[in-house]
Amino acid sequence: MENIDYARIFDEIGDLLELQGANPFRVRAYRNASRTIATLSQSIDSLIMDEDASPEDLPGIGKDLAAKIEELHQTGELAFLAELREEVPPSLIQIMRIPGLGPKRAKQLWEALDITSVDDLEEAAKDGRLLELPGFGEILQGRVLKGIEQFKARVGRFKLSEADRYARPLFEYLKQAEGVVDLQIAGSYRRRCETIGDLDILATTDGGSPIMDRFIKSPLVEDIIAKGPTKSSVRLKGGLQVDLRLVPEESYGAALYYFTGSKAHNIAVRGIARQRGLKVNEYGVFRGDDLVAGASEEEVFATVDLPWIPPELREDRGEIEAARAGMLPKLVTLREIRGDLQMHSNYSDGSNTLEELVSACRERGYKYMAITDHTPALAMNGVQPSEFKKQYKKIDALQKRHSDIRILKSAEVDILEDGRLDLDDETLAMMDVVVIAVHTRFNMTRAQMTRRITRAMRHPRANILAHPTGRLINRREPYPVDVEEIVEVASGENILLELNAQPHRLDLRDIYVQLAKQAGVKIVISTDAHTLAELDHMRYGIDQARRGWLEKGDVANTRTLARLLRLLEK
DNA sequence: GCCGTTTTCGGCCCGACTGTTTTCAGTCG
Repeated sequence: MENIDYARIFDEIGDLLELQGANPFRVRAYRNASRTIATLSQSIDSLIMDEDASPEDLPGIGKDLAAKIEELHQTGELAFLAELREEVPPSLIQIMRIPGLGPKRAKQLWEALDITSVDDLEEAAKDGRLLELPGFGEILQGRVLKGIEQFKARVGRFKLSEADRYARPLFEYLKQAEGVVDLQIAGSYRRRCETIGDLDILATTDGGSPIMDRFIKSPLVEDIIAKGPTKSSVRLKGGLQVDLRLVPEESYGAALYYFTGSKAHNIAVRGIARQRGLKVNEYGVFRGDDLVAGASEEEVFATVDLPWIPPELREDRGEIEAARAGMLPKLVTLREIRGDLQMHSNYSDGSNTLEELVSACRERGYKYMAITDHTPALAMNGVQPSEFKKQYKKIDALQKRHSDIRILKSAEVDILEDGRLDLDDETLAMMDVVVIAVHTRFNMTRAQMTRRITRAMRHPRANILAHPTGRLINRREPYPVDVEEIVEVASGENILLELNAQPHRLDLRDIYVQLAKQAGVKIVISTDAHTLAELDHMRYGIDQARRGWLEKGDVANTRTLARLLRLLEK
């Protein structure tokens, strides 16, 4: 079983218990465990096999949950979950996801009207039967119908790059409101998560500002969900929900901190505060009724003796302990990037000529770049060996004209089904750097896929493994592969792992980036650009790298050309 | 169900907004 399978099961148990009206803290225990497992870089299975370790060592997992993990590991099933499913229809979980409905109302709908599916619910709402229930009125019934519509459209979470398309213009529009003092987007957007559920915008004003009105009247707004004096919520055209909150200046730092999250991080810090007799909320840090901090985030952290922690790290994945020990990483920045090691020209499926790519990279101040066109196995757009020879001659000619940037000869060599590379050794030998990647035949077992990739990594010419898990955010799950073993082989064979900066890939994901770092494996952040504009995706790669705790030294393409080439030597 | 530099029991983060209600439960983040 994969970690995500354990996590889903614990999540489902949490949902079902909540529907039963169980102790909310018990519900939370399951959800915490789910999250811990889902964001663990080591696999639960290997933890169980390891004699010196046990799931019980994980935070939030005690005897009971460890036993359930063991049972799942042994049998692939869990008796407790089966019982719960008998007691509560699991399909109620979907109903609980409809905005406006939670566990209590879902249970009420089931018990009073025998509603167990979203389809049942839609029928009942259309017939006006929800009105029979205490606590339900016309408005709520309408909201449920609308929620069902959205549920069926399945917008899901927005990729960070998609959220940017709305966030930036909205931010500029709000900034122009009269009397605005501070304005900032908090939440997962500020933490630079790969996907965003909604946008949380915070503002302080000098009183009487019309910003709230301006907000709900924005031309981007489709629906107004709620409007109050300090908080309003809207849904934008395109589906993204945005909350705007007005906070007093003396609370701005506390509010920014609070709404940046993550929830897990906040809860952990609040726990520390509680031990010191402090209460932390979005208005500040309080001792009794006395405000002791709140104007800035630094102040808030200082009350619990912590330095300011970069938002990208605030996931309760060790950043609090690191901060306490003075061991926070000095996170890599975009300016430290010296080159881009994956891009496609019009030799394969890119839109641009070599000349255009070279001049675009020079404009960005890069000192090196690698042209990495596809190889023949990609029938649609692969480049034949004879064509690579021609391309490399052309690169030689271009190189003579540009002494300020090194154009590295390369290719994104396909890893064939059996783990061989899709080019002969003679062609590979002409390259300065060899990027390898899986593009087809995802339908393998975990063991097969791992063997396939690690075999390719052991090829003496291989340098960089591109998009190691093959996932496409919101579109395609990663293929099953043992990332721990990939990292181990990368370490042994001196292979660099790519963090693909395409906003829909961001592969490796943050926890695996961190795993690679811990193993001493260097990461390459590459845009995999197919157009000139996509060269600017580098910043999304940097975001993800920072979420994976990477420092300048962990990222291969922050090095000078000479040092990079030395790093690639076998 | 987890957890413990006051604890192995009794806590567990906390407030805004909504809708349907005459004082608040449910939802949400």
